[in-house]
Amino acid sequence: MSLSVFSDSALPLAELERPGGRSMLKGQQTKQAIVQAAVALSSQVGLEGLSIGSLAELMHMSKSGVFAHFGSREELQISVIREYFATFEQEVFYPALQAPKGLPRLRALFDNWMKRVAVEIQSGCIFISGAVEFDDRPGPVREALAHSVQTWLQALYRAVVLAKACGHLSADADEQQIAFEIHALILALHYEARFLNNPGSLARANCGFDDILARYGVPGAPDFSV
Amino acid sequence: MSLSVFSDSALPLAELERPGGRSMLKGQQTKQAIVQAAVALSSQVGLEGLSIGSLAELMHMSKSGVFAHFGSREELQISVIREYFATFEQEVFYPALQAPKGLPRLRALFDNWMKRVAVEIQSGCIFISGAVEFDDRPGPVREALAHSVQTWLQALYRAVVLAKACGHLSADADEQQIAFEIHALILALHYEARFLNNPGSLARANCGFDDILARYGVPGAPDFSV
DNA sequence: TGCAAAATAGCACGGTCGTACTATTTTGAT
DNA sequence: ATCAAAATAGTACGACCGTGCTATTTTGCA
Repeated sequence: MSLSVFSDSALPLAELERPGGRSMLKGQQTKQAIVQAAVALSSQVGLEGLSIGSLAELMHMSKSGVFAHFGSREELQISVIREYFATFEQEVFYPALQAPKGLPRLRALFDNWMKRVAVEIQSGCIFISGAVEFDDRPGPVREALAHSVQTWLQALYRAVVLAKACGHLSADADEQQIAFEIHALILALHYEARFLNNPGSLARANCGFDDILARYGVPGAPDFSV
Repeated sequence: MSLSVFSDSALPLAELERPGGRSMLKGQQTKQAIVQAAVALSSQVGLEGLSIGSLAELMHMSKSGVFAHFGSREELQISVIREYFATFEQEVFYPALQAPKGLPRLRALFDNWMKRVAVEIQSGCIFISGAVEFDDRPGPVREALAHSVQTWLQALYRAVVLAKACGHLSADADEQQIAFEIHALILALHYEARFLNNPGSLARANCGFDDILARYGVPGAPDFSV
């Protein structure tokens, strides 16, 4: 866990339950609840479709009660992005660090990612919908989103580099190309499964990943084919 | 040109300039102009971001003047999808039919697609943004969009099947898998180039395609490596 | 138990949206 | 040139949006 690419968390766990006493004001708790509801809501309707009115209704609060926690819709959207990133971190990245360096960790990273996307086929993915919504809309929201995505893709890239450095991938493997193709598989899975309802997309993404390892993996490497 | 997968066109050319006389009423001409402007506009802001007011302003018309041509916003969106599909057809699909069957045609299909996406990195792609906007919003717009996309992906799939039937791809090649991976490359290119501004994405998509052909292509096939 | 401060609610404003209805202009065949 | 029809403009309505302002309630420490 020495390579801590992930820096920012929407809510440091230490603050949520201070050891031995409650430090979090009630306002912070409900803010946290609002953000979580906002994540769920904007997973379906997108960050642009997220409105304070509908969020307030979902929370059984008044519009201004919700609004006061953020001061602006943009700040709400940024909070959503941070929260989404944090759970992504918890579900996908950190668990994979327990796998041995190299190819096993890379595979764990991909498997965890796939597990998450399999859920997001129903709920939607903010990193994908947000990219489409903000791809030519400059501003702090776009920046927060791009920063989160870049951080994650960097982590993926570093896992590939590490696998090659461990000798689990052939010496002529292009790490950027491999990371690009893994990302591509996830995007196609999301597109074809969520929008087109194509069954078998999940299997094809898995198959594509195995094929990448078969192409670039060296025969003696651990976890060559699970 | 016997395999005519593409059926519907937003505007039959025969109607635009009837041989020997003008048959198109002026209303139809401006409607066509409105739709083209709407395509350009919604490429940037998405089908959901497309509003009749902004479109009217762009056309130097009144809101109701624009509205009257479609009767509803949904009908406008569907017209946009049809028009977008028609130009896609003209730019990507039909020109590729002039290449010889099999691997050359498949490569032409991909190259034309890439050429288009290279432009869409600036302007945006309705098939991608629309998929995100309507992936859990049932209705006629979603249906029109999904139908267009499916038609195009079917055409791509058939090109792969044809290439294999011609003996240009190895007998154990999975056509669905190949089509899936090609689609994946395009999606990743669009994501990383348009949203993340990653240079080199275009080269990586091309590289990925060449790699697919290198994996599944048989050595003696024509156009094995351009 | 009080009391300041924090949290939430209520209300209003200006803006944009889609769309219905009516009036006006423009078209194109006779 | 005439005249019905087509095309476009004008106006208005209700709904929802973000957000500023001012009450009101709730919290949590003294």
